Amino acid sequence: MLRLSKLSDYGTVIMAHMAREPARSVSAAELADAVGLAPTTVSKVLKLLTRAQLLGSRRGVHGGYALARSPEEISLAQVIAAVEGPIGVTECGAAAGLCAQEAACPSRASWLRVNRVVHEALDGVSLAEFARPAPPPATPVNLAAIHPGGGHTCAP
Amino acid sequence: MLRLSKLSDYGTVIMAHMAREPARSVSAAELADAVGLAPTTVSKVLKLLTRAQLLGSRRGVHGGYALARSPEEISLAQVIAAVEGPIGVTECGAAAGLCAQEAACPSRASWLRVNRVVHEALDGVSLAEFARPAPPPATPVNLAAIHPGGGHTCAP
DNA sequence: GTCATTTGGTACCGATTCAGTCCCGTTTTG
DNA sequence: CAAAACGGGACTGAATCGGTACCAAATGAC
Ligand code: FES
Ligand code: FES
Repeated sequence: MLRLSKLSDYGTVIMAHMAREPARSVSAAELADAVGLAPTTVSKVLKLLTRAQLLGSRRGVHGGYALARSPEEISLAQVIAAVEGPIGVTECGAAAGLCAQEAACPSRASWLRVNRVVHEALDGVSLAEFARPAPPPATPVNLAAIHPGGGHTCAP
Repeated sequence: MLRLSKLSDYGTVIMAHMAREPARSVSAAELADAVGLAPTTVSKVLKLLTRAQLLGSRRGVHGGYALARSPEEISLAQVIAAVEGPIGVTECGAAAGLCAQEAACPSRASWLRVNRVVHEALDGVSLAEFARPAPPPATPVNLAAIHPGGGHTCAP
C-alpha cells in the first residue's frame, strides 16, 4: 500500500494541532487529550519530533512543547522523516546494493527519480497549509479516482 | 521510511526482466533462476501479476508467463498496485474516516494532493524506461542529497 | 489414455516490524 | 524537598509480511 506508519500519522496530526496555536506551549497530557490518543503514545511521538528539532521543549512544572519554527517553515516531509526516518520508497544506491554490476543498474535512475518526486511532494506541503482549510487546492483533483479507502486519524 | 514492500520490489525486478524480452514466454522456474530468488516466492509474485492482468499465462508442458502488453504500456504504479494493493500514503477519505466533522477536514486536501503526486510519479515510469539504461534522466538529479541508504534487490 | 509439466489458489507458519506501555532519571518551579 | 513535566530506553503483545507447502486444474507429449 505504500502507506504511512500510524506513528507518522499521529505526528502530522499533532503538529497540525500545534500549528493552529503556534508559540503556545502545551504539555503532552493536554495534547493527548486534544487529539484523542493515549498520553504515552503522544509522548513518544513528541520526543521524536523534539529530537528532530521540530519542537522545542521545556521541562519542569510549567514545561511543555512548542513549535521550533513557524508553521510555514515546517513541511510534512520533515515531520514524517522525524518520526519514521529518512523518506524513500526504495533503498537502493547505498551500501549493500545487490545490484548487477554495482553502478551500471538500469533501474536505478528511475527509482531515484521517483524518490525525488515523492520527497518533493511531501516537502511542498507546509504545516501552515496542512493545518488550515487550504485556500485553493492549486490544481483541481479528481477525488474519487485517486483516493482509495481506509480511514485515518485526524484531530477532532 | 515510506518504503516499498519486498514483494513489490521483486515484482518490479521480475517485470523489468521480462520487459527485456517481451513476447517471450518464460516459466516461473526459469525466471526465478534468472533473478536469483526462491522459485516459490517468484511464483507467488507472478500469480499476483497475472491476476492483475499485467501478465498472461499458459499452463501445461510448454506453459509460462509473458507480458500482456508492451513494456511502454505498463507502469511501475501498475506493478506495485498489483502486488501490494492500491497505492496511497494515507487512507483518508473513505469509509471509517475518524476525522473531525467528517467532510470538513483541514488536512484532507493536502493528503489528496500528496497521494496524487505519488501516484503520478509511479505511473510516469514505464517498464520500458525502467528496464533499460534510461536514455536521458530528463531533469538532472542530485544523487547524494535525495537518496538514503539501504540496498535492494536487482536483477543480475 | 496416461503421465509429466506447469500454472492457480489457498492455507499455513516463522520472523520481523510496529504500536503501545512502562519505568526511571533529569530538570524546573513552588 | 516535593510535584510536575520532559528524556531515554526497554519491554511486550499484536499485526503484518515474507516465505513455503500442498493440492487442484490445465496442457501437451507419447
Ligand atoms: S541497485 Fe537499486 S535498482 Fe539496481
Ligand atoms: S479524514 Fe483524512 S485528514 Fe481528516
